[in-house]
Amino acid sequence: MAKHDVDLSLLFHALADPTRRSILTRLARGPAPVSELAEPTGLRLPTVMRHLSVLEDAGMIATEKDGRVRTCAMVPEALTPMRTWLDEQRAIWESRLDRLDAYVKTVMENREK
Amino acid sequence: MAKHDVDLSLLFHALADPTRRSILTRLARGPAPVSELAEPTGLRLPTVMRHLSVLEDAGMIATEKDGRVRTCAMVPEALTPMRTWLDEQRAIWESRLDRLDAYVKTVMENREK
DNA sequence: GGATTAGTTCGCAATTTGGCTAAGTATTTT
DNA sequence: AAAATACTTAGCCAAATTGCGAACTAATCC
Repeated sequence: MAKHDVDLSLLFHALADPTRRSILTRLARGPAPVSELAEPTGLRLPTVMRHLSVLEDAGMIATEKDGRVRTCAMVPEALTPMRTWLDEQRAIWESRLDRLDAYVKTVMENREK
Repeated sequence: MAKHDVDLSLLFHALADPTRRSILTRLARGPAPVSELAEPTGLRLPTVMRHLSVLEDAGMIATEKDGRVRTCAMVPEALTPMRTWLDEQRAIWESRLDRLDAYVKTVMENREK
């Protein structure tokens, strides 16, 4: 598969997990340290760390360590490749309907003769 | 996690695989039998069958068997929950920027006094 | 300087994924 | 009726995923 598909796989995979989606939703409201992200999940820190690195590898969040606190922030542009892909599928689907429409119209016109 | 998140997980998971994405793209152009979907992937039939059942479980395709041929078709509405989720994230993000904007504006106005 | 806090790394265990071959079943075709 | 077609099922395998506890590092607090 093409190289640009690789990040689509990473992106979609990252969102395939409810914990990661809820972390992202939290981060959409603003940056937060790791512990604060971990708290509502009910999961242990190492587990949350792993989820965060999945999100970071996908380019959906950026993190920075200041002292002993790592602050995580959402990268909002990261969502656009998925949105674009979804739009493309819909476009293909719609152009298919258009062609069907055109075909039906042709048939109807011929019938009128 | 909430029940309605379950299908989001299934949907995003289904799209996390390049083979499944290319199958969906093919189906966006119109229905096709299993073998025709398998051919461009270079994968064996049982493997493709599995991909198809992942897509079907996620509600992204519908299949019907006629004689010995199973025809697969895309379910275009299936993409909307993902699109909606992505839109919601953006909305949260944007309302955050709005609040920051408003804050900055307030500060600036006070400075002018 | 000792204790606490906030991550981080390591490695284990259960499950799921994504591929395969081999061996079915059910329909056409010849 | 036999052969070919189009799946379908079963089971195997290696790698990845998602959780954990234990042990470690690096700040910051008392």
